[in-house]
Amino acid sequence: MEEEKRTVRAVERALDVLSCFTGKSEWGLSEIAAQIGLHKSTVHRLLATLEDRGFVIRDEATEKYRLGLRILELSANLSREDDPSVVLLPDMERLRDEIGETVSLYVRDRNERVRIQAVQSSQAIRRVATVGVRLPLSVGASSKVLLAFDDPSVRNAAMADPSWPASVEKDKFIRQLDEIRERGYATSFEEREPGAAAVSAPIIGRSGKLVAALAVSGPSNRLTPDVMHDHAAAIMEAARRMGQRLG
Amino acid sequence: MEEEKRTVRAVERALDVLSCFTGKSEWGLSEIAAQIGLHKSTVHRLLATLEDRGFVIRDEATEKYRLGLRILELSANLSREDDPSVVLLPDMERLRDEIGETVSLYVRDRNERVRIQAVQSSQAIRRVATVGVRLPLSVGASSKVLLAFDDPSVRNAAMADPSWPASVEKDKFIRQLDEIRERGYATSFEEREPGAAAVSAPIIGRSGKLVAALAVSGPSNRLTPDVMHDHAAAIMEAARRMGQRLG
DNA sequence: TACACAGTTTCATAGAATGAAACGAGGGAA
DNA sequence: TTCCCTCGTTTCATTCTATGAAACTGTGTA
Repeated sequence: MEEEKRTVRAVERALDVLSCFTGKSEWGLSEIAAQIGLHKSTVHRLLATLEDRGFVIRDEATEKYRLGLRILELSANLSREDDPSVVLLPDMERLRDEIGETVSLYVRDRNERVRIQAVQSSQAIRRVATVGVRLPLSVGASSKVLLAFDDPSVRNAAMADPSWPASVEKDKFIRQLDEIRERGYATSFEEREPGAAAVSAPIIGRSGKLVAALAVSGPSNRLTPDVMHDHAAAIMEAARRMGQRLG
Repeated sequence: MEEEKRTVRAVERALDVLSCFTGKSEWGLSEIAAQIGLHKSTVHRLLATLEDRGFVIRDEATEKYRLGLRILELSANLSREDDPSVVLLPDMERLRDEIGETVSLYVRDRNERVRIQAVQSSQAIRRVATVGVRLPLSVGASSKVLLAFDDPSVRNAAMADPSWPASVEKDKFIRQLDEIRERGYATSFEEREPGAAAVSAPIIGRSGKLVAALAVSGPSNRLTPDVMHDHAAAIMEAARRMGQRLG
């Protein structure tokens, strides 16, 4: 209980204001105040500061706030030359062309996963994958890969998180992860999203540590369980090669 | 002098810390403190807050700080469906294929310009253009377009900015902008960067207001003044069509 | 062993961030 | 028109919070 905070409250609040802009791109001042539970005048000052530094701007037409271009500038400096999302892009495109479905790359960020790269299927009916989205670690093929092939402490922390859904029974889930680690890949069928399915395999770097999860996803009527198992070998092999490519 | 500040100091400082990560992606704590002119312990607290919210992370190997994936998440929500950088991408690719050089899209952000979209030339020797970079409004073809075709108050503000270089004489520059407005396009030859040249034309929306500058750039031995003038008509026409496409 | 340097923690104090309240400015509705 | 209702802005007294000096830890190096 005595969790000594070494953080700055005003900054925390400002970052919470910024984080509002994930999911909804246009916010009014009072709307944000209600969302975070702060007083209007506080939010007003925070937004003024964020605007001054170019992190948010006001849409001239609607008078509402949206993200500023400083975010774009920062995101340009997010990845280095040796970043998986850059290095592995050609391999992902090759796999997409081979299988014909959308290919994504996920990494774990605390108790969530983030899609750091995606190449879209060119098929008419396809899964559209946005780079940058955050998804829970409790469901989905690549979630299970990210938990199965990392240190056990990682999955323990994830399952201890308050966001962990009670519907996912922990002991059963752990057994599932054990199977996946043996088999070398994970699948999901209409698990997180109705009508969608995915196969995922671990990308393990030269040091032997898990780096990311490679996932192939598509509509569940094309990616039936049988089809997914047919693709599994190719996906695992691609993931293995990608791991070797990393420093 | 009595400029009443309506901003929050702690937040300003935190955002300045974040802004350090444009240009250099790895920083140590003391390094940042020296850069911004703050005490170590202050920066320590700010970084702890930024890290807590996922805006920065510590590189496990180097123990230094780098940007966190929350920035990626925010940048995913930066653009809407009607965003020029999304809507105009196909047109930009078409122009790139027609001319064979890198095509960029710039917008003005206060007294700077930002490259919000780019499609690369496939030629071996080419200009590589990073999306998100900030450049001065005082030099370069698209700078001149952004100032020539916007409200005169914009160019006045830009020239009054302390960052405006003394080497660019103001009255001469204004005359140059007048010529560009008549001609309909601007060029630059080894102006900002040695060995590089560019042609730029304004993208004007249906409302008649300047939205962005379209630029074609490449090595100055390929994009000679003559070649650039030959391309000008096609670029202006492409920009005109792109303007019509916007809401 | 001593030194230098990066990061962490503590703590008294100043002053900065806060939020209640009042204010101004549209925008509908009647 | 007039009357709300809501949104954003500004003010200001109060207190709690951010601050920075200093001490401390740890790691690498001369």
